[in-house]
Amino acid sequence: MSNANDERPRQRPARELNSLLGHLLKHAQRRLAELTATALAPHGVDGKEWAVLLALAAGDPTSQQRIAHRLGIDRTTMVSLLDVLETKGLVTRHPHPEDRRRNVVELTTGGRDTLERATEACDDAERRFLSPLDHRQAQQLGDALRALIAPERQDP
Amino acid sequence: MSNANDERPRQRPARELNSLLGHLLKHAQRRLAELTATALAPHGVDGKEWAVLLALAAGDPTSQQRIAHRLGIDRTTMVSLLDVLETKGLVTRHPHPEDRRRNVVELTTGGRDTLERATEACDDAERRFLSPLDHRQAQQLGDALRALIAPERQDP
DNA sequence: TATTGTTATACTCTATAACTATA
DNA sequence: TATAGTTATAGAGTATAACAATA
Repeated sequence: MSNANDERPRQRPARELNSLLGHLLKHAQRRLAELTATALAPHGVDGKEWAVLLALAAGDPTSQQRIAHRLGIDRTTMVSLLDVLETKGLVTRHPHPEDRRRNVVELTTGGRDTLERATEACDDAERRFLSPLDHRQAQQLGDALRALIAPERQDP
Repeated sequence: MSNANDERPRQRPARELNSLLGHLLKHAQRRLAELTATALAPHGVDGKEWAVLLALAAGDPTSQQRIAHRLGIDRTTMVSLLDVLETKGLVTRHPHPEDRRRNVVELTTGGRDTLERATEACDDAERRFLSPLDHRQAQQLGDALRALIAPERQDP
């Protein structure tokens, strides 16, 4: 066997930056974000605004703060996001009848329209992004990512 | 077949934000970045600095600009990055003997030491990050991400 | 006193433009 | 003139702190 351990790979220069998982995740995320941004642009919203519309459509209208928390963004950021969406006529804000500190945020008809079209555009971008993979691989990718981020849900 | 298209899913509120690929990628990337940052902290470097050290160890020492380009960052950002690394005594800058505009950037002994320890810490963080997956799933994840990123390499 | 929305402020990160020294 | 490094500056994005209204 002639001691193969004597010369260990002490130089180890061949560690390719391109193969590091962090690098792969970052660039994959960035690429999808670019495709999505391009797809959304014609509909007059960006990715974050679209996410807010989506969150509004998904849940019952509660307070700005809950929406912000659901999206993992600061409440002060939510204020300016909603300012923009309100200016664009996509959402409305009304004081909550039972607790006038809170704002009930709702989609307007235009907001619902924009959401539907923007969502289709995003779906399309996602499909193009995933086109190098077959259906089964894409499924496995989603499963793997879900498993990987599951642990962090326990902390907060 | 009884026209299943008549009542299309027009409400469609159940679209879960948490299942969107962009969301999954973003949070997976963020989680690994956090784990890596924590793992690197005791060694006195952050993720970007470590990436620079890695790039320096991997390639022959050319110019700052080539390293910057390889890492996909701006050359002005590279200047301040190297300033910090030089202050920490991890790299040295010398004018290139044949072209004195260029800087030859090299790892010091301490830089090589730090790189080795930091890389082990990163490997460990990556292992912990991937622990919800078995070996085959982790392999497939890497393969899928590489396939997804491949298209963008053709543009530049 | 605690909470919601808001505003003003500061901070981080990064890119742009301009300058120097070399070629 | 073109390029490598540097510097100063500006911009986007986001978080922190303070304030008013309400509970």
